[in-house]
Amino acid sequence: MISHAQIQYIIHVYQEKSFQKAADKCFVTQPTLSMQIKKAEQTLGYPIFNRDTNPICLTSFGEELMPRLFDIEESFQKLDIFIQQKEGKYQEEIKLGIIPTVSIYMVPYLYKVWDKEFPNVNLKIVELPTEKLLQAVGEKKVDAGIMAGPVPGERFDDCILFNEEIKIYAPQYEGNGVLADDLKNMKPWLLSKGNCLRTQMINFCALKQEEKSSWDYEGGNLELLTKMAKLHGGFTLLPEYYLQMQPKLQKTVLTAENPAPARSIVGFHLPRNTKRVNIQKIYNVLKKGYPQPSDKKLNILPWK
Amino acid sequence: MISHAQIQYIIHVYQEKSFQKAADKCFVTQPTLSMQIKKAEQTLGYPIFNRDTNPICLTSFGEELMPRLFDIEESFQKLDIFIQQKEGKYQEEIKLGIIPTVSIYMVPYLYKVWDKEFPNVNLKIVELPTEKLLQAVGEKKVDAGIMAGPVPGERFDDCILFNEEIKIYAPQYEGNGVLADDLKNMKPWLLSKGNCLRTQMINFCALKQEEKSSWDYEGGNLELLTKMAKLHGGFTLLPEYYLQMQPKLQKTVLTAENPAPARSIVGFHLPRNTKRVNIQKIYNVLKKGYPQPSDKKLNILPWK
DNA sequence: AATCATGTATAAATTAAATTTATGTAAATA
DNA sequence: TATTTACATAAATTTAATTTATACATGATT
Repeated sequence: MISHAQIQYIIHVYQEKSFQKAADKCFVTQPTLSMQIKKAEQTLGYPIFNRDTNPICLTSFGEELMPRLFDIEESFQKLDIFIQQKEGKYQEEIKLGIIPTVSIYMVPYLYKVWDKEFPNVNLKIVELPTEKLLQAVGEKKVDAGIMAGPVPGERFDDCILFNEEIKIYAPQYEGNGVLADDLKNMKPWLLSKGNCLRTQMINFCALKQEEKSSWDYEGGNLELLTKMAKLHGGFTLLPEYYLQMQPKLQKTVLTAENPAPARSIVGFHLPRNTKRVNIQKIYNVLKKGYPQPSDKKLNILPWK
Repeated sequence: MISHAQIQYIIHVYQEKSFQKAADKCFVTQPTLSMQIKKAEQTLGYPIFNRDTNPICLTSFGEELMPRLFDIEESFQKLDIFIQQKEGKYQEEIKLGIIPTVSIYMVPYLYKVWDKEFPNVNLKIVELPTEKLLQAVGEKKVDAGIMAGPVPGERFDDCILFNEEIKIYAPQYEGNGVLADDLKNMKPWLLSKGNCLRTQMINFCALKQEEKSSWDYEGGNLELLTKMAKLHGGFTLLPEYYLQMQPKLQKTVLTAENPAPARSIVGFHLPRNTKRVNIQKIYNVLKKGYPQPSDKKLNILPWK
């Protein structure tokens, strides 16, 4: 039978998609992984990884194998937690992946309420764009993810946390208009690709204007976009709760109504995640923290 | 973390209640177990076994630990089965413990129908008296047990397979009587202690006679008892289905009616046993093999 | 009480396994 | 073609597991 060490090596290579990076995570050298995984493959009778691709990937046997290895690893982890609990020094650690345009306002909120709500849970937050976040949750690199819905596929348990409007920020705009058809004549500042809010911007703006040729400059974060709009005119789209934490910006916000453009923020995790009790509690805290008006008509934009 | 080998050593010591016997089962020497288990105890931080008792027993920490070790072991076994299935050489092996007074007639029946009903399952049968059988199932030495009900406690899943009458075998008795009050004057041949049918015999006979002093000779199996009754007079009690397979004996059988003394034969296993699908199938085959008249009044005698 | 049998622990020697350092090789990139 | 990147292989080293031999404790036997 293969050893527990070999199982951990395989899991790390699967997660890192690289022998070298996995070796670092395991605190061993790369040849150790090469040899031990080769040995495991011999013991099991089939190759686990396909080394011919770049990055490395699982063979079809490997695909079948992984859940069984995770199963073993999980039972070891449960033993470990049991021992830690005995010693009274167990603190559950939850790794949460959040898309950047949400984390920018959600992290401060979580920080504020965390100790009161979860005195015995350690939180680690990673900022990841949607595609990478989906992958990270699938590969158990993080325990749960928070992104703009809908969550694709069937492999995750998910849960809508709240909907938030996407507001139009146009600092140099002179009108007082609620519904802003003048948008057509203004320059839109877009997030760089990889951000789902960019897609939602494009989806929304496409309704208002066609001259995509003018979208020639892209910012990596909302901060930058607001600055550009402020200095050089034009407009950008900002999520409701990001605006809420920066009252200065609110004066120059236009809103599109009936329906207002919006996105739904969802939490998701692998169905058998052992930390799901606390994960669910986090969802509930967020639901409470971002309550819904519920009567407003929203146009929920897909992220893809 | 403790190693898989250490876990297997601990499980074997738990099951054998002896380092020496466990060492044999593990194909290593006794010092290997002493050292590896000591090491495991150091790693975990608490002693697992109490060596001061005879036989050895678990500490309270050990009691808490075992289910977690079984959990790990089970996940390894699932991987093993997966690999064997890949190779097409997986035959599930079910170890069945049966009490002697049932196995004497049930084993031939199982043998007869096995290949037709379970072409892909290997059956191993062990004959065990009730108390040892309960222990063996609890310690996973066998997958399922078949005994006379009721199954004590709450830790097992159980299922009544059938009820069977306990018939009175009195070869030298001259009457033709159905209800035999003459029993009082006859010598009862009892099974030796440890057999649950012995208890049931005593329970039943106690109603008919009090002179326990005369029960001075005990046989280890039904074969012997019938022989003694045949040669030296007196009577013994025989289970219905044992009689059924020995037609010669049936002529000299008396029956007590309304209610007829009987015992219920039950199957039981640990709730999470991974082979429970096939175990359930075995139960069903036995239910079919020993169908119930269902209209007869029975006096189900407890085994204890 | 001395002896023996049974059962686990310990020590030293041996064997086996995992790991590292150093080097090789193949594919992709410049 | 040279260079980089990434995994494989070989030999040496370190670490871990196992065995043999023996000690120690306990309960039974004479």
